[in-house]
Amino acid sequence: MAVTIYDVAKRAGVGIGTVSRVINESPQITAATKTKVLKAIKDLNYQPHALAQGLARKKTQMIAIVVPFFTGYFFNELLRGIQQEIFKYQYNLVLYNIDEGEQIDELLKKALRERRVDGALLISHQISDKIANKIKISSLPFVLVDSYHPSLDSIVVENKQGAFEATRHLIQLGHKKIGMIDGQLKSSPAKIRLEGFKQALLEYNIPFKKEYLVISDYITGQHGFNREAGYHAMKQLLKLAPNHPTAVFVSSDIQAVGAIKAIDETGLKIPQDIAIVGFDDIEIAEFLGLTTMRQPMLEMGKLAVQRLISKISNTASKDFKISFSTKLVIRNSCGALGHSRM
Amino acid sequence: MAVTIYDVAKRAGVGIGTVSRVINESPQITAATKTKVLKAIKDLNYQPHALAQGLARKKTQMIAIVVPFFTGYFFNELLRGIQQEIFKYQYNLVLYNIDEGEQIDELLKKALRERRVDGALLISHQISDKIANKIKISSLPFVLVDSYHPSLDSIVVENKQGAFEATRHLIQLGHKKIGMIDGQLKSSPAKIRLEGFKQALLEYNIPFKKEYLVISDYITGQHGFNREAGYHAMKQLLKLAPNHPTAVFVSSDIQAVGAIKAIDETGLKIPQDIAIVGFDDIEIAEFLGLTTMRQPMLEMGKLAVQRLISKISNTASKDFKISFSTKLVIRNSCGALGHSRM
DNA sequence: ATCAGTTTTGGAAGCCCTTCCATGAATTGA
DNA sequence: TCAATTCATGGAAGGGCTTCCAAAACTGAT
Repeated sequence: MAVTIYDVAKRAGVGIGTVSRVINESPQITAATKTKVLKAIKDLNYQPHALAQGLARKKTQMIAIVVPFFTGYFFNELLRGIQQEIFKYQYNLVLYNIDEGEQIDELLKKALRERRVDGALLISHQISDKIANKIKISSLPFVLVDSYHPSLDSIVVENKQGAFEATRHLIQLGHKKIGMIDGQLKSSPAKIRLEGFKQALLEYNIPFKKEYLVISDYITGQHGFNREAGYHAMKQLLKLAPNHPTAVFVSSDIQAVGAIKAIDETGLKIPQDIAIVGFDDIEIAEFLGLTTMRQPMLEMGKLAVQRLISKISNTASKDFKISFSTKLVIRNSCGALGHSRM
Repeated sequence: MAVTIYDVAKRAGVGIGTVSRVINESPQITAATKTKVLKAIKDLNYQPHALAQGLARKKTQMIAIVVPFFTGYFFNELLRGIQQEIFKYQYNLVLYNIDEGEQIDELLKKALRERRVDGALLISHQISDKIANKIKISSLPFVLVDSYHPSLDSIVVENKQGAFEATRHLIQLGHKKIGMIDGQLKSSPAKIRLEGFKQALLEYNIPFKKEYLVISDYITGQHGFNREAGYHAMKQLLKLAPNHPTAVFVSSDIQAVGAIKAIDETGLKIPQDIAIVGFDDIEIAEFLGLTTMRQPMLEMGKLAVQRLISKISNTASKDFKISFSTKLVIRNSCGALGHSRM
């Protein structure tokens, strides 16, 4: 049987309350008793039982991160930020993988009403009003990351503005036939980036052509944000030849990777024949010379943790909507640098 | 205050023991009472408190996954397998990020002696005898994935054989000047792949040249398994020109991505001037036409979870050493297919 | 030495479950 | 019909902690 607080108390010749106070660094403890207790703890190699502590304190020191898919490169970077920050606060991270918005319901029940975690970060999830309401009612600390709902804390990237700028960049390079490859619209960023795309066209008086928009969904599970989906989406655009777009805004770099391959295969040149702008600035974007919109993912992760923890400890300010802006990283794929090396 | 088992008992007009039995699907319960209790549970929207259950049952339904770094593409795929499997068993996954082997010590203390989790998966960690011993003593269920220790359960990939075959492939293509770019040797796969590399040279009577081995460590935190590190390592090899290797075995695809870039920049051609074989078969390997050793990561993840859970429930067989074999995926970068398209 | 005030300490109660044991009801057989 | 079983049920005990309250141990001034 493991050693408990009673064993420590007995060994140190004090009461359990005193031991507890030492553990929790209560100020009202004599230096002498503190030393005694500390020694006993070390002698017995005692470690408090997290569950028992959690039960008594009504705090688990755990937070949930709920992600729609794992393959995302976006998610990787975000996770790194979250992990770095969470470590500082001595919290533990529980990972949940949820694809459909409705499953959040189930999660609320399981992980949260079970009180397994003190709060949760919801990543890249489109939140319906119904779900938002349930979250509110649950009165559990929540922070949305990379998605938005008016009644919940959210940290987002300016997807609309980013998509707008990416598209505008292509327009300013002289393109008139501009396509877009997007992810499934149930993914919130996919939906919003489409809006930005459309707005740029509108503002520059370029008619939106339905056949120039391809929602990529070749395989399921990642909302179309993957390489194959991008590849097949681009194939579809290329079928429109000779009337295919001369420029394409792709809603994620990983899709762009597939799209580039598709273009490559038909013998067309990037950017001469087709210019590409992606979104995310994932690691290989630089390698590929892919022009893209960079998202400050690491920072978002850190901020999300800070906010969540301040909510958990009730020191949170009332409202919280943070919007990170994106930054256009110009490389070769858009043609702005001339036609070098692609 | 949340609703407890007492509230349910009162409402259903039964004792708490009965409610508990219903929750845990004990057989000895009348259909009638079961219905009553179930109704009360639904009426009150009752959800058992995970911590209280855990305390009473001495089981947390949580398992830890301990990874040395997050950026790894390898890890992504593995995580997917783990997640899929864990979901079936109704476990929750707690994520720990640990870089140095010695930190495992601390982890053992924190997460495990705190009994926050029922067991742990240790990913890609070099385990010293000392640590292995501590793990044994802790008597907590552990499974090593992608690393090996004689006294612990391990699931590995045949790194040595894989590296051997990758190198042999290059030898059989006629190369004599063969280099290797490896990760930090404190990473277990890095160390073992080096052995396989050396053995292949030995077997084919090619002397091992120290300057042809570069341990990549440009930035820390991922044991050299990243793009920049690969880039710089290759730069170093290229400095040996005109006596640079004509073929390089790179210990991970992501490093190979960097290496390819470095080669590209000097105007050399792959595979004509330098042939490359990687390791992992990450998503973009296909895109890049990178010849590589494929690892069955998803399967490893699933198997690891199965094994861990059977250990937790004491149904585990005595010993467990599984070795997955790798598979050479031939693409353009090695030159075996001729000199197309690179 | 005494008293009031202050600080430190011990331990019961409470957090919410599971499980075991005892109880009483139902069932069986003669 | 009654004793002997069997079986569902209630609830105390136990799991290991925190916290509150009361008691004990101080403090220093008289």
